Amino acid sequence: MTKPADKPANKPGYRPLESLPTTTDLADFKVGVDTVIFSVDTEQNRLLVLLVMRHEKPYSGYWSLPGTLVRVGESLEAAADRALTEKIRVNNLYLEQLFTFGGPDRDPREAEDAYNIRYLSVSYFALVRYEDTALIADGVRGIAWYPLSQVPKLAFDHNQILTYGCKRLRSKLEYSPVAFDVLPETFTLSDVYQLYATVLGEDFSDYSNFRTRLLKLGILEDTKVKTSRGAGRPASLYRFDAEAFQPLKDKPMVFL
Amino acid sequence: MTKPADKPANKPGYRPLESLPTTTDLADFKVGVDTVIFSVDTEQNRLLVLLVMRHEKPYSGYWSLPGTLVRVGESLEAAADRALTEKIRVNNLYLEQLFTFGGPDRDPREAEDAYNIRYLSVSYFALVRYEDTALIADGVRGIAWYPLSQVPKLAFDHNQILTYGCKRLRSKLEYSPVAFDVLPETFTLSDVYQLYATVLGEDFSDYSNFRTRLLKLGILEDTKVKTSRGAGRPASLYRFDAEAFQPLKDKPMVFL
DNA sequence: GCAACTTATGGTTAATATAACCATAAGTAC
DNA sequence: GTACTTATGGTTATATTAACCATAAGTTGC
Repeated sequence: MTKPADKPANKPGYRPLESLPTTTDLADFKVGVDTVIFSVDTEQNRLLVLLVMRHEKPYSGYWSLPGTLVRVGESLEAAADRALTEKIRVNNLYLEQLFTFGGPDRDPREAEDAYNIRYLSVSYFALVRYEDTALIADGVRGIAWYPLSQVPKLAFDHNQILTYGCKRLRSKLEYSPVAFDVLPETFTLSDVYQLYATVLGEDFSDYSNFRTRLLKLGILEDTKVKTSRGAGRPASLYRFDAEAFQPLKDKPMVFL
Repeated sequence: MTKPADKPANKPGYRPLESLPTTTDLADFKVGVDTVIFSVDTEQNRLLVLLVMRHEKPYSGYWSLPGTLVRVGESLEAAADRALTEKIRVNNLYLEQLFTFGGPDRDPREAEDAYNIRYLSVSYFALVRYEDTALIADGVRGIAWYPLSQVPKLAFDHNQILTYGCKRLRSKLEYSPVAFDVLPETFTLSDVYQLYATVLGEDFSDYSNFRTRLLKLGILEDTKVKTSRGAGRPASLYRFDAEAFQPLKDKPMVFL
């Protein structure tokens, strides 16, 4: 796997074991950040993931999670943010660390590299408002919102990372009010229910019971504005009341 | 901070910006794993963390979380396991990833290093049975179980990592049966209650109600053996029934 | 305009779970 | 034996949950 010919030989990293000084059998890493960005299209009622098309090796021609390699002096969060803002313009953003994948052989570049540099990926989990978000088309690379059900085979181990992201989305939805980070500024109670139903499965709760539980929490403000989307009785538009939520911050809340 | 004199100069990493090729402004990393290992002493009813004394720079003379740097060809989990089994001999082990700390300036070695190598730490969360565990005394380094309340100022950002570990311990205890990974093979219902009370706070639940809830789950097997520790009526010893728990695995369980 | 349909809203009710107790059993300490 | 200590097994009022149902207020088709 190693081809030490055309590159300087006095680098740290892998060498034949007999010549290994004790300190240099430590692995050398490049660190990448990859972000699972979720959003929801309330019009069409679809859960979306942001993917970017790769045009460079390895995995050229594959879709992948937006990511980048960490630069000198840059924090992990800053790198995640940079990779994100290169691709979308976003107002509201929820971002938290997901998982770190760092095993050997997770990146084909490791095998091709003469010095056995390893690639570790710190993955992040992000939620954005579909309506507040604009994709940055740079003409070169494809960027697209994919419905979660239609995501293809991705580059690297990104399908695995996405699976972790989905798990996290579910538990976050059950135990915290992140729903209001993905939903538009004002929304109907049905919108909230539809989001929960699509993520948690159809049979998670009766709509009527969900409504009463949600309203009893006292964290939604009724704007009194009525909306009428297609058929049916017009619904009230609600707004998330962050101040009313403050005292509930540490208490366990379950929407199931 | 950089002292490039006595080391080879053709390494990747930081160089003056003007001479930076675009690809080499990527940061170079060493990756460490640090593990927060919890245990509980049911005799004295104390929650314990395993700490090791450092005898090398940096932070020589400070207590720290057991950890090591990842070697060539080694997975993160394998490194965590190696660091652990060097210090304790353990039968039962619960291990999961905690958080990744990777910002610049988190390790003093970064500033002293001529090539600006950064140190990233993937932290792990572990639970072991105090009774099944033997500390490996190698004569050189100190290893000790510290009661959580008496943990001193640790090396690096390990106090911060420990804080993350405590949070994780609390949520794990509330939502999963990890308690039975720290408790001895057989235990009384009081033992379980004491563990929950010390981790979650005194006022988390009435003992009697806790008992009934716990028994109703049907995941504990009564060994019928009675124990008598000091005064009071002898208590039944119970055993965790892993098979009975299987069907409940994905269901939310709350002990609050 | 009117019947049929669709979605929103605001209930009811039985079953279940929770919180705050209390009574008694079965050992040890003196 | 009496006092104390811990374990065990209740009871009861209250709150929560799940499964419905009735009506309101719009749109659609004719």
